[in-house]
Parts: sequence; C-alpha cells; structure tokens
Amino acid sequence: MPTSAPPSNRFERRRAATRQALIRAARQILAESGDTGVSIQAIADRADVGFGSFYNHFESKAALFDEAVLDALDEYGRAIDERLEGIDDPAERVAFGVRLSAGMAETHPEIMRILRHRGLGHIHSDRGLSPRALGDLTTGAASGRFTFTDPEIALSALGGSLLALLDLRLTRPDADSDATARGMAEMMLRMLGVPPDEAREIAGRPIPASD
Amino acid sequence: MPTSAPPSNRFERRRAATRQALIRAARQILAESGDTGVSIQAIADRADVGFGSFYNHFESKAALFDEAVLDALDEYGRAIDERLEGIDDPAERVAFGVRLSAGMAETHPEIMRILRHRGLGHIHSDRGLSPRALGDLTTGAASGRFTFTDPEIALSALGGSLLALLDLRLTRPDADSDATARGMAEMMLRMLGVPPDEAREIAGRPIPASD
DNA sequence: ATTATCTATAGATCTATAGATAATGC
DNA sequence: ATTATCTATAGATCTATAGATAATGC
Repeated sequence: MPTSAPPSNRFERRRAATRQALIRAARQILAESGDTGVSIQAIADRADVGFGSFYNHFESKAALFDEAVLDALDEYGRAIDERLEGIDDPAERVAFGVRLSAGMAETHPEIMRILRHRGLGHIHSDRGLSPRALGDLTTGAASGRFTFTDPEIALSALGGSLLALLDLRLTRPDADSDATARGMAEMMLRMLGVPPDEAREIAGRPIPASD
Repeated sequence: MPTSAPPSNRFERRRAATRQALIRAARQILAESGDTGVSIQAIADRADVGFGSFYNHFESKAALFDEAVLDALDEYGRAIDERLEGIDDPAERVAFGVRLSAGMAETHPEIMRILRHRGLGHIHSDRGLSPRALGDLTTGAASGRFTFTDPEIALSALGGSLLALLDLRLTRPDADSDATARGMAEMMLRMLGVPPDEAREIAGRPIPASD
C-alpha cells in the first residue's frame, strides 16, 4: 500500500515527496515511451530531484519502474471501484468495469498506457482491479448468474481481453469509443454464460454517473 | 517475409546466415529475460558474430528486436496453420487454435515467451496467426456459426485471452495443461455465440495428430 | 545531532565507425 | 574487383558512491 502509514513529521513528508516525485516521473516515462532504458539521471531530472537521491529510495531502475506500475494499478483499482460502488449484480459490474476501463483510456491515459504495456503480468495480482473482479466472478458463479469451469481462467480471459481492448483504443483513436467497449462487454458476458439477448441488454445499460 | 528471396550465391547465403544468427540470438534474449537493454556486444557474442557486423544488418538494437518478434510470429503462424490444415469448421479451428497455442508453451517455449511479452501489439498484425484467425471469424459469422458485432473486437478478445492464457501457462507450471486450454476454448466459443453445450463439446474434441 | 538531499566524480560500460582482413564472383 | 566480416578504438554515456550542504527533531 503506497499511503498506508501517513507521514508523521516533516522529515518523513519530505522524504515521501521525493519518492513520489520519482514514481511520478517513472509513470510518465512508462506511459510516454515505455522505454525503461532511460538513464537514472534523466529520471531524476524529470522528477526535479538530485541524482544521488535516487539511491536513497530505490535500489535500481527496475525497482522504481516496478513500483511505478503498482502505483498505477492501485490508482486504477480505486478509480473503478469508486464508480462501481453500490452496484451489486455481478454481470453489471463486469460490463460496467469493462466500459469504464475503456473510457479511462481517454480520461486517465497515463494509467492506461502503463497497464497496456505492463498489465499482462498483473492479471492475477492482488493489486488493481483483479482481486475485485475475481470476487465478482465467484459471487456470480455462486448465484448462478455465471457459468464457467474455473474462475482463474475466466479472470485471464477477462483481463486479457480488456488489455487488448485498451491496446485497440490507445492505438487507434477510433470513432465511437463506448460502442466498441459495449461490444466487448457483451462478449465478456456471453463468455461467462449470460444468455446472448440478456448480455446485449446488460452491456448497453447506462452507467450511473459518478457523484 | 524472412525467406521470400532464397539466397542465390554464396555471398548472399553467408550474409543471410549472419543475419539469422543475430535474429536467433535476439529471440533467445527476448525469451529468456526479455531485457532489451543488453549490449550489442553481448548480442553479437551470443550470435558468434563480429561486433561490427551488427551494423551491416540492423540500424539499431530496437530494429533487431522488432525483426526478432516478427520472425517468431511467422514461425508461430506457420506451425499452427499446418496443424489446422484440412479443418474447415471455424468453431473447431478457433478451439483447436487456442489449445494448440497453449500446448506450444511447452513444445515451443521460446516463441511463446516472446509472444507473451510482445504479442499484445500484434493482435491485429498481418503477421502470425491474426490474419488467419480473422478469416475464421468472418467466415464463421457469414455461415451463422458465430454471432458478434464486430470482427475486430472479437479478434481483440480472442488474442488478448490467448496471451493471458499463455502468461498463466508460462508463469505457473500447472498440473493439467490441456484442461485449462479446453476451458479457455470453451469460453471463447461461447463468447463468439456458440451455444454453451455445443461450445463445451467442440472444445473437448480430440485434435487430429500432425502427420 | 540526525537525516535527507545534492554535487562531483571515478570507473565501467556502450555505441558507432574506420580501417584491415578474409572470402567469393566473374 | 567486390563485398562482408572482423578488430580496435574514440568519444560519449551511465552507474554507484563519497563527501558536502541543507533542513528538521528534540
């Protein structure tokens, strides 16, 4: 957890700020070029932090980038979770989750560009949306809403499809964006065992506005 | 196309061999660590090729790695295509394609490790399995076997799910491997509009042995 | 007094090229 | 004679650390 222990004194706050500046710089780089070959110097410059400070916070470039991905994952999980609050039907949650994620390609491009490149290895992670999605899948299976052999496989298909949709969205600045996402959501529901006509109807429902 | 013009004289054959040695080395590196930060020196050493030769064939490290991915994609496409020869039902082709791909995680680990890392950007490529898969999707839709809104979205879901399955397979050396792949194939067919019981039956059919 | 940040730098790469060497075509 | 490969190297990085400086705790 990135903000588990809130910094108590000014020393720790300053320290945390430097760390966050480095993580933010790393996130920008991951989103822009994805090139983790940039020099530590360049990262420190972008974070407006002394070069030597880097080693006060991270052992290596790779460690920083790993942390940056987790940071983006956490923010993603929180953002979607917030929008899905109060929605109980697992089918609606899955469909809206897909569409909201796709929408974040435009509203939160940095996060989604990062996940496009690095998300595949985190589909079964305990960070981000995966643990919540797994919950929806199992409760949906328990209530008979969903039918599948193995929740892990279902989660793989869901996560992989979502990443591919993100890639599509980020690569081609297409015309109607939510239409594509609704199409994907419909397929996901059918995949999970929801009858076709019902899948289409649910995938097309309006998403409650955020408060 | 890698072998479009078969080398005519010995000069060109020697040249092609050097180029292929570099590509093979790059493929190994992509499959092992995926770390494209290795020095050109290290790549040349592994290829058992003079360091300076590198620049006779590739402009940069990135250009070599890009070529290496395409090389792996082509080999993948050929391998699966061969096994699907003579199979006409699009549903069978999709299901077998998924299961054969998953199986290649063990029989052709180098290719599949490369695609796990780099495949996402090639789901709509004209190399590899994608063009063939797109063909199966459209003929399936035309014959009424499949039902979906947009073949591009279906291809995204199919490709993304397959990559996630590969990741699962390569990360966890699981027990029953084809069972997992059959589960995924079943979900893919349902997603494409095949009725659940039929999807399960088709996904479980024995795959004809290769000749 | 303690702790984090910053500046400066030594040593270790790494890239791109120039020029020498080896192999083949005609 | 032509073409590709190979060896050697100049110049440009880049990393990790040491020591100085600045900021805060108690």
